[in-house]
Amino acid sequence: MAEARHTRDRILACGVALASVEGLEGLTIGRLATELGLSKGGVLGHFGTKERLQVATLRRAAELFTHLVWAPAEHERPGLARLRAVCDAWARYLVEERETFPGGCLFATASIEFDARAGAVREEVARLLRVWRVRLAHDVRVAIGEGELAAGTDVEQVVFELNGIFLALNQQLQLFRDERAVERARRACERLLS
Amino acid sequence: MAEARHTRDRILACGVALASVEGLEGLTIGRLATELGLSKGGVLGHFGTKERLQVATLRRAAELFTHLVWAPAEHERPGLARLRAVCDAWARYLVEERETFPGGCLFATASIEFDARAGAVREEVARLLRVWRVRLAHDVRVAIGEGELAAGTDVEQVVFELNGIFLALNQQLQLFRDERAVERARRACERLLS
DNA sequence: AAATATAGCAACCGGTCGATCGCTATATTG
DNA sequence: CAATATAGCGATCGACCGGTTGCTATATTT
Repeated sequence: MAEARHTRDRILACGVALASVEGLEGLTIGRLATELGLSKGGVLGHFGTKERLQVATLRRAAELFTHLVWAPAEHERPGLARLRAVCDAWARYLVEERETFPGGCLFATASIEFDARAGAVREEVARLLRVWRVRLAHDVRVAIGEGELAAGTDVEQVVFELNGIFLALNQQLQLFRDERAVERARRACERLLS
Repeated sequence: MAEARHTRDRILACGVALASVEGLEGLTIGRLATELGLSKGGVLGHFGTKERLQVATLRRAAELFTHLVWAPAEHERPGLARLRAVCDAWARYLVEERETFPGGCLFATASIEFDARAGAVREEVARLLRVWRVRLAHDVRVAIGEGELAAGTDVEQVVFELNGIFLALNQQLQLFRDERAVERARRACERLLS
């Protein structure tokens, strides 16, 4: 018997890449099976239903995102230094992880795809984005406390604008293949975290 | 014989709303037919192929966007005044046109959905967004010329950041049903166009 | 009134979807 | 060694997909 855990990992790695391009609905079991040299039953057996496969794919993507964006900044001094490190890593993740996420940020894709539907996938997307926002908000708050950001700064406003910058960067990279946008995102962050 | 033009209009109105929720791929001919009390043949006959239906849907959405966002600002004085009017109308379009676009901005949806695919739909999305960017850039340029924006202002940078603000607003409205984001978007624009 | 053009219908095509089922082959446990 | 558990296969299901084809009924033109 092959190691089930290993197969599951292969499915999810392929699933993340596929969903990044085709969306989480376009992520079909048959295509996943073909791509991995498995049968459809062999793929679905690990998850039970497509919805559970979609949620598992999202969680795997979140692990990757955390590892690529949060982890490198985690050991920075909390506050502005860490925020800057996160923004750097965030941009690097969007521009360099073309192999893992060939269709761009999976959370941007999934958010748009499920924002008007009910169900477990939508809830998971919202949950993951909320977790990310809380982390950002925390460091913004620390930065204010340390006097690195102006005392009157609206925490949620900064998080909102940061999110916009990277949504725009993702679009500019994916739809227009415009690498200059990386510099624009960097400057926008600088202006925001001045 | 019913008026063909009128039927086509009904199909596109329904198509814009459906695609806003389900995406342009999730916009299926069968569902469109059911929703309108037509047969599948009766729907497809007006467009020939699904791809042409998708492009037609995008163009109709662009007409609506132009009418809702650009037209109200068109007669403002070019430059900063018009930019502010556009931003106001843009936010209003995202927050108020829930009937026309129940799943949020169709261009945000379509951009994400087709940014990693080849074909006519992708090209049309990119073209429409480019037209919109040119219009914005024009008024930014005028505003700089009039001294309403700082002389050293990077035109493309402003357009990039504006786009990010409204992508973020769309996400906040659709995924989190957070109406407070309208005020955040307004403040972000203000900060950008100070 | 006769001939022509067309909007729309109903039925159907091959293909793919998610999902289910019985089965085999292997690994683990007793 | 025998019994059990399970990873994965392959066939199959009903539903739906985009698209095609004859046809009807109506409106227009001659």
